[in-house]
Amino acid sequence: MKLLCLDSNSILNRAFYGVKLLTTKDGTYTNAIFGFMNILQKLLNDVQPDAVVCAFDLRAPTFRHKMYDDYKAQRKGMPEELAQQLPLVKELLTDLGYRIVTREGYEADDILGTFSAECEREGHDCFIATGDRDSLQLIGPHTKVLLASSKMGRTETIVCDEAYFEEKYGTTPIHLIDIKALMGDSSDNIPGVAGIGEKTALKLIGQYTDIETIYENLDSIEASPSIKKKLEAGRESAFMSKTLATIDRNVELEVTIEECVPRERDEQAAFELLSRLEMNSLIKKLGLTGEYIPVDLPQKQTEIQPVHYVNKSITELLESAGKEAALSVMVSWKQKDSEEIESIAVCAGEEIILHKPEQGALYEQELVALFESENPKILFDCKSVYHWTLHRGCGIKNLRDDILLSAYLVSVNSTEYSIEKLCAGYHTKRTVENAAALEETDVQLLESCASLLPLHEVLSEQVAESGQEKLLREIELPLSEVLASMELYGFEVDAEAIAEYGKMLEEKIEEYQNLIYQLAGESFNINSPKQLGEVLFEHLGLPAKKKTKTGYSTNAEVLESLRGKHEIIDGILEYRKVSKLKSTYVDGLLKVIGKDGRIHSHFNQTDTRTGRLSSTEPNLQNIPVRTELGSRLREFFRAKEGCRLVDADYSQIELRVLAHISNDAYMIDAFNSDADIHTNTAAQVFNMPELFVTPEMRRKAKAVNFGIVYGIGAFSLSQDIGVSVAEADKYIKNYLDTYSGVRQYMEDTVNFAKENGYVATMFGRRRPLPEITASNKNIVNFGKRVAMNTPIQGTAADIIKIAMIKVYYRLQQEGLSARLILQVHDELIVEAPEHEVETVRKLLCEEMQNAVQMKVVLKADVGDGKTWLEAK
DNA sequence: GAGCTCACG
DNA sequence: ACGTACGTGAGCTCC
Repeated sequence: MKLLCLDSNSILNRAFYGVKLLTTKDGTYTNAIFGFMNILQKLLNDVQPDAVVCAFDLRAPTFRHKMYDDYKAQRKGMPEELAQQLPLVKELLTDLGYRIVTREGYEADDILGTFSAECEREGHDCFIATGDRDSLQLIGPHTKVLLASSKMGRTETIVCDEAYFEEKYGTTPIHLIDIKALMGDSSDNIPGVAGIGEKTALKLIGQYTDIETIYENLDSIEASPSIKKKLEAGRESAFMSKTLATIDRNVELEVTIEECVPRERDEQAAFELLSRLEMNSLIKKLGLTGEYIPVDLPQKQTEIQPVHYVNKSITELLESAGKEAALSVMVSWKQKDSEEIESIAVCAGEEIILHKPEQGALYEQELVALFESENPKILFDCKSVYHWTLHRGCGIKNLRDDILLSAYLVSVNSTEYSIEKLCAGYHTKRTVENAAALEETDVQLLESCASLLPLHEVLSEQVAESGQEKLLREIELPLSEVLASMELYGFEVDAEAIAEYGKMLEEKIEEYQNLIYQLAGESFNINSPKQLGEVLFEHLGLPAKKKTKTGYSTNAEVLESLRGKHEIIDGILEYRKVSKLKSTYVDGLLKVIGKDGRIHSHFNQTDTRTGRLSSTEPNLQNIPVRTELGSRLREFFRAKEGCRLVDADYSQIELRVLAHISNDAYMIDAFNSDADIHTNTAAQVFNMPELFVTPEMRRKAKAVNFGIVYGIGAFSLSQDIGVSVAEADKYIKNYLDTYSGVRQYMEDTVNFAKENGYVATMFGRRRPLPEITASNKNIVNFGKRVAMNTPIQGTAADIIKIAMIKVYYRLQQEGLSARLILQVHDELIVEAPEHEVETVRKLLCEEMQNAVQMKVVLKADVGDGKTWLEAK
């Protein structure tokens, strides 16, 4: 008999992190279910089992686990998106006839261990499927472990049997627990013996088989005195680690192997569930048939009262509602980005109205009066409304909440914020009565509008609870108006000059293309990494350095290392540079120039995980600057007739933020005495007076500073600056020894993230970090780097947002016609009439430097010019 | 639509 | 032993 045992939690976890977040229309997450079923299908196919055990963890404070409460606490935090899918997977498995096995207080691997022990006794074949190497200890004559690994993006399973284990670890599977007892396992929080790594652990266990033997004969074993010393010091930890690592194989189970032979599946139930989960491909794959159930099943009725659609004008509604009543307003636009209103819904109290400008009846005056009324207002995407109001010289009075912005602050890890999904997630959908005669799209607009109020109630509470109320009211809401204004004004460009520059690039492209074809002895599509790889590494026989999932890597780093090996390499690098400039920038920018000769980029306020803005259509935040040829593009971004551009950028804002939040006395002092931070760092890292720091040393120190902000590792730093890993490691150690406050901060913030599941910026902006408790070490490491980086990057983002708001209002108050037109993370650009330039330079600098008070001074460098290139 | 590459802070 | 720095957006190829 063949038994397939699933470590369901482990596989589900792997599936969750391996498949991007998917949801159904109503917002149910399905990615882990999807991934899980794919893996299950493959396993069933490969193993062809007679019986299947789907084991799940089921924790409860029983004796065994009370001992390890601290150790378990860290693994509890399963992200909500995954937790929701757990019961659905169980339901699906049951419908498909499989047996779910759990036992209170035990984890899935204990159940698997018990079944495998039974198989060993009875002589059945046992296949254990898991993503966790821990289970390798269960391997035996009749037990194999199928290790699911995600290599190259696909899920592959490695079959691990005794021979495999022997080869890999040099001992028998049961002694995996002894190896772990010594080396520990950070992903499982098993401490092991301090100072003993894998090499030593394998050697010792290979020789003495288990830790009992080692400790009984500690004096006589073959090992250096330092290792013996470490072993002695870690005796207690070793035995505790062994207990922690040992899977229980004697769990009392109420299920026999025979009972795990799949029952006949419940076709209709499985069909219904899968169609509800919108997994039609899986229905097909499983060959399920059933009857479609009507979509509108009786919905769970909440206490939210419906609103009534009434036929009133806006003026009438405002009057009957009174000045105190909260209004929710929802606008739909004729086209995306146009500021022509298609229809508008306004809800006050129990009443809701709908207006369409084209059906008459709506006067602009009436709308202006609506937005400027005293009533508190709740909107969704107020930036788009600001486009309309700013264009007409008015604003939005008493803007209480923007559901889009609130949703972003509360769940910054989402990728999309639609009213439908938010309502589904919070059960805040509000229906509209008397609207049956209206068109479907109008009803939807009304329902969205009606739902803004209950959404506001839920979200404002969450915003407040998470300490982000001030962030919302004082930064994000006012910033929306600033961004709308920036988008409205746009940035003038010289279209003809860009086109001419494009022609020049075109010539170069052709030149390089011919050269490349000639050197290659064939023509091919240079833009295709696949074809390029074949030419370079197969036809020309150059050494391939790296591989990607799909073939040879041909990126700039690889090509750079091949320079000198073949003339074609220089040609390709040049070709790539020039064609990037042509297609992305010249062609890309020409496509989006408005009728007014200006480029109106979109500044997205809810796109990034850190609180930064993003810029699209076009992206004005990545216009070239690092190369001479590329930076010439900035000549074509210019001030309009009679104006100049004033450009100011923060000097080292992220490092200054780091100095502040880490409270590192040394770094604070360096900034406050106006030191050159990279030279200062170089002096520390290389341990010599600043006077002797060479430009090369400063360059390396600069890379260290950057690396620190990103949550550095020695390997990456060594790659970046071209030194050995040991050398890079030494730089980092020196750095952290000098800036000891920074080391403390890095530890503190990671611990904070582990305990709380999120990190926050100085202004309270939060980023949840489910990664920090993942079982995959790479994911955990990623989480740690994010924990270190996000407070820094995010605080810097908060600061420049504050500066933008201050600059915007100062320009207004002082009656200047200069306008803020662009932000590039640490840089602001204002277009100012010539006679205002001096005033604006001063104002910009002042507001940026005084945006917030910190333990270090903020510094902004300012310049002006006719073009962007000149101003910077 | 995913994957690769490369532009920016 | 394994993979390897944070945050973005856009164009191109190829399935």
